[in-house]
Amino acid sequence: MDAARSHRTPSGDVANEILRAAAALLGEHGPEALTIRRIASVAGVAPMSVYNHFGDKGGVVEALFRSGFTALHDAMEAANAIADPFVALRASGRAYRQFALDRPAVYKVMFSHVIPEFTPSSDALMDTVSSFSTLVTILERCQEASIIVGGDANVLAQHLWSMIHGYVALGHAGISKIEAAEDDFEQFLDRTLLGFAVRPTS
Amino acid sequence: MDAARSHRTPSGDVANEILRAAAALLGEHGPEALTIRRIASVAGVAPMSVYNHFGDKGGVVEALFRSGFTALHDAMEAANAIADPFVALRASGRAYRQFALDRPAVYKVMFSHVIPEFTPSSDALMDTVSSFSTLVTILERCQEASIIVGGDANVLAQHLWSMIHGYVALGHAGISKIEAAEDDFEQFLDRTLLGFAVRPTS
DNA sequence: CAGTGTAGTAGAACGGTGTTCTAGTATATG
DNA sequence: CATATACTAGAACACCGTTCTACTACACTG
Repeated sequence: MDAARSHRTPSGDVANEILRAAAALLGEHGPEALTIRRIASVAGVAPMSVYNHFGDKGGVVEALFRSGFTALHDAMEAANAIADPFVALRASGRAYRQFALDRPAVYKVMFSHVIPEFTPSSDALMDTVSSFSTLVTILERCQEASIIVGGDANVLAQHLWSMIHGYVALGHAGISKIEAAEDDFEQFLDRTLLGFAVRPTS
Repeated sequence: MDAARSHRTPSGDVANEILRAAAALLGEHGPEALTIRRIASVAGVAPMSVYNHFGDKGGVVEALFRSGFTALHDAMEAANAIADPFVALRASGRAYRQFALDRPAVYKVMFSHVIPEFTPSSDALMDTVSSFSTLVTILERCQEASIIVGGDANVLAQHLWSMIHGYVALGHAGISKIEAAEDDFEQFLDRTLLGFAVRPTS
């Protein structure tokens, strides 16, 4: 057997190995590390396999983008599963931020365009809707419980999302001007909810 | 005279021509357009001149970054010059957003890390402080006028900045889930200020 | 004004990138 | 078992950031 061809990844594993390698590279070394050759090398496959499975580099990035939104949706759904609407609302804010803290690199791919040549497909953009819908649902639950009075839940969700995203994003950009207190995010959350004229149940 | 060397930019103009070209390319074609050869071509200079004047590509990007913060600071100072503190506060929010709308590409370089290989120097990061300080000043004026009661002006500024940035950034990312109403930003501003327990003077 | 130093220019080269293509070979499938 | 499919290696190309060399046009000084 030719030693130069001693390794060959089983067909069923190739795509997953590529994605696993890409996610690891992105998380550990940032977006610049996402080169075809490096992904292939870490995945232990031939560079051409990336094209065979994902079409081009953008296909890999899109898969990461979409998996990020899937995970974010799951986190929001877990918050929504909490019985008390107010607690669910706060939990959604925390879950959102926690996601961004746990996976900053993916978060930036999802929201901050850190891979400038990547443009999500319309299919991928559909994926972004699900986490948003969950937030709308949570806000509707708060409205039904009279925790929040009035307003279009979609508008409320967009505003709330903006606020939390802003907090997270500035933190990521290293443009915090002050040393954040231990409970700064909770204070921030208090302030945002105050802006929704929220009346807590507890 | 050798026709191939018929053009030579006067020494005093080279850096400015490079910066002008870079800003135009960034604004019109996005961060991927910022290549040394393309900048040089648009500027009408030799690629080596970019290195002579800016050290490397990052030097060009840093100059754009810093000029962005200078302009943002100017916009915030104009808002701060308004006599009524509450009006000044609202105006600062509008000015911030208007800046981002007018110059989205520069804004993204400043806040969204859209050029992944670029890391601002510590000098450049000092530039980011001035606009923030102006916002702190505006909030302190509101406190002095009892429009806002209590709280550390620095923390308030960080939170407010986060909120407005979030609104702007999600808009840039094209992740708005809803059709924004004509006055959506004003409503958003109302909501953020409500979160600061703001009592308007007018 | 002439001479010298400086800076702008053109071009080449190198390692790296994304992508496309070709040909060989090991699995996967029927 | 035979054939089709998919994985692999390698080459090539245009483009990128960067570095280097040599030439030439200004800019400055005496």
